[in-house]
Amino acid sequence: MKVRSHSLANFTAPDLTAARVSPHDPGQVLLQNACAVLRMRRRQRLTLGSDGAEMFCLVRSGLLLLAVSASVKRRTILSILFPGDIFRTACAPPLPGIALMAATTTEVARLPWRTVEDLTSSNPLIRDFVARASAALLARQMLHGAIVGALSGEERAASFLVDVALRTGYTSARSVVFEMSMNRPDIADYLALNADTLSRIMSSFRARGVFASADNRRAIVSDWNRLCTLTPIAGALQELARRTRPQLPCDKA
Amino acid sequence: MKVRSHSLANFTAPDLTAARVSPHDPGQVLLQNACAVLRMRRRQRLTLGSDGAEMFCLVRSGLLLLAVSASVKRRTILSILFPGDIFRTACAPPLPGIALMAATTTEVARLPWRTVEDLTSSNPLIRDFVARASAALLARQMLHGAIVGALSGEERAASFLVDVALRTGYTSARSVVFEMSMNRPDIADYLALNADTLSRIMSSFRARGVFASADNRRAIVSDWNRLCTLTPIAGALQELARRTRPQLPCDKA
DNA sequence: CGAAGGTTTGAGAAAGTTCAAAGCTGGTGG
DNA sequence: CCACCAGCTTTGAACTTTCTCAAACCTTCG
Repeated sequence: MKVRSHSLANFTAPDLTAARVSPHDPGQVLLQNACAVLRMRRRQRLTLGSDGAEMFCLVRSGLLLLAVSASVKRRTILSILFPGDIFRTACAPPLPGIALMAATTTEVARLPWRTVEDLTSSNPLIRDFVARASAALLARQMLHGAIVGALSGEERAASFLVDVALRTGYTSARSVVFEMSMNRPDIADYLALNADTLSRIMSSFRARGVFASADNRRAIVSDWNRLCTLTPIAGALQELARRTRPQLPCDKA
Repeated sequence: MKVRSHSLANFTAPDLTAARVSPHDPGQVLLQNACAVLRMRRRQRLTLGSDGAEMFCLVRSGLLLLAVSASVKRRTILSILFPGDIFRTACAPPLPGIALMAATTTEVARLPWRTVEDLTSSNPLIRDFVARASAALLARQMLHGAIVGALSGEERAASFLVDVALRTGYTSARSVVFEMSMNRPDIADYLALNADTLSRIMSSFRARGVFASADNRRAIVSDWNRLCTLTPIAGALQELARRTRPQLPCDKA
C-alpha cells in the first residue's frame, strides 16, 4: 500500500510558535486579565457536571472540545472552542457525561459566572465582548449544524479544514499552514462521519493535492482558493472567523 | 393504498386556544412589555440581511423557523424558535438567503439590539433573562446538532415530536396533545432527513400507535413514556424545556 | 522492545435518497 | 357552491452514500 506517498518530507516546516492568536478586543483583554488561567494537557477534561456554581471560561490558546459519549450512541463532539471563544456551563446541553476536553495543550481562563455577570454590568466593553462572543458562538453552532445536516462527507471535511485554517492557521511562503491538533476520530465525531470514511476523504484530498502534510499533524494548503471551492460555505466561515480575527491567513496567501 | 387508516376521525379534538404558553420569568415580562409586537402570518419572512441596525426579537406565540436555502445545496432549517425564545441578528450565521419564517401565525416582539443592551445594563432582571435565554438557545442548538449528527432517522423524528410536545403541547384526558404547525418538508429540513423518509417514519409511528392524528395537524400521544423510549435524549429535552416552562405537559399525563 | 492506540484500505451491509406515481387538501375563482 | 389547481403527503423500487467489520500498518510512549 502506498501510504503517505503524497507527503512533503522535504518541505521546510515553518515555526508555528508565532501563530498564537493575540486578542484585539479591548473587552476581551480586560476580561481575561480578571481570570485565573488553567493550563490543560492533551485529553485532560473539565467536567461540566452540576458540581457547584456555574463557571465561565475563555480559551486563550489551544483547542477545547465539547464532547459527549454516554447519552448518544456514538460519541459526539458538539463544538470546538478556538482561542478567543467563551463558554459558560449553562450553554452545555444537559446530557450525561458531557465534558470539555483539551485537544492539545490548552490555556483556559476561568471565572465564576456570577463574577462575569458583575463585570458585564460594570463595564460596557466587557459586556459588549461577552455579547458579541456569545452571538458568534451561536452563529458558528448553527453553521456547524448546517454543515452536518446539508453537506456531503467531502464538503464537511473541506469545511472543517477551511475553518481550522481560518482560526488557527497562518501564512508561510504563499501557503496557508495550520496545525491539525485533532485526530481522526475526534474530527469524525465532530463532522458526524465515520473515522474510516473521513480517512478515505482525507486520503483523496491528499492524492488530489488539496493539501499536503508531512506527518498528519500539520497541513499545508498551497492553493487556498481551490480548497474553498470544495465547500459551498467558505464565504460564511471566512466572515465568521473575521469577527474574532481581523487578519486572516488567507488574506496574504 | 391504505392511507390514513390509522387516523382517529372520531376523536374529540380538544381546544388548543388555552395552550398558549404564558411567560413566568419577570425579566421576560419586563422586556416584552418594552417591545413592539409584530404579527406574522404563515410563511411570512423576516429578512436578516444587513439592512441597517441589528435587531432583537422575542417569540410570544407561534413558531419561527430560521431557514436558509441558497448557500447550502438542500434547504435547511437551522433552528426553531418557540414562544419565549429570543434571537438577535448577530446570532444568525452569515449565509446568503437566510431568514426567519413563521411556521404558523406568530407574534414576535421586536426591539433594536442597542435598546436591549441598554435595558440589560439598567435592569438585572432583564439582563439575567437575556443571558439565561441566550444560554438555553445555544444549549438547544448543540443538542440539535447531536440529534442530527448521532441519531438515526427514527430517533430524530421521535426527538422532534418530544421537543415540540414539551414546548407547545398540553395535557388532555391523560394524553399529551400538540399542534404540528410545521409541514413535512420543514420538519425534514430541520432533521436533515428526506421528506419521503420522514413520511415513512411518521407512517410507521402511526401504525405502531406511537401517536395518533386526525388530520396531520394535531398529534395525540397517549403513551408518553413509550414515545420517550424512542429517543435516547428525552431526558435532556425535558430538562431544557423546563428552563422556559416549569410545568410540562408530560408531568400530568 | 512491546503494547496500545491511531490510520489506512477493502469488501459487504445498512440506512437513507431519489425518482416516479398516485392520493389528498385547501384555497380560488367562476 | 362547486370544480379545479397547486402543493402536500404517501408509498414503492432502484440507487448512493456512508457505515461496519476486519486486517494490516504506523507511531508513540513507557
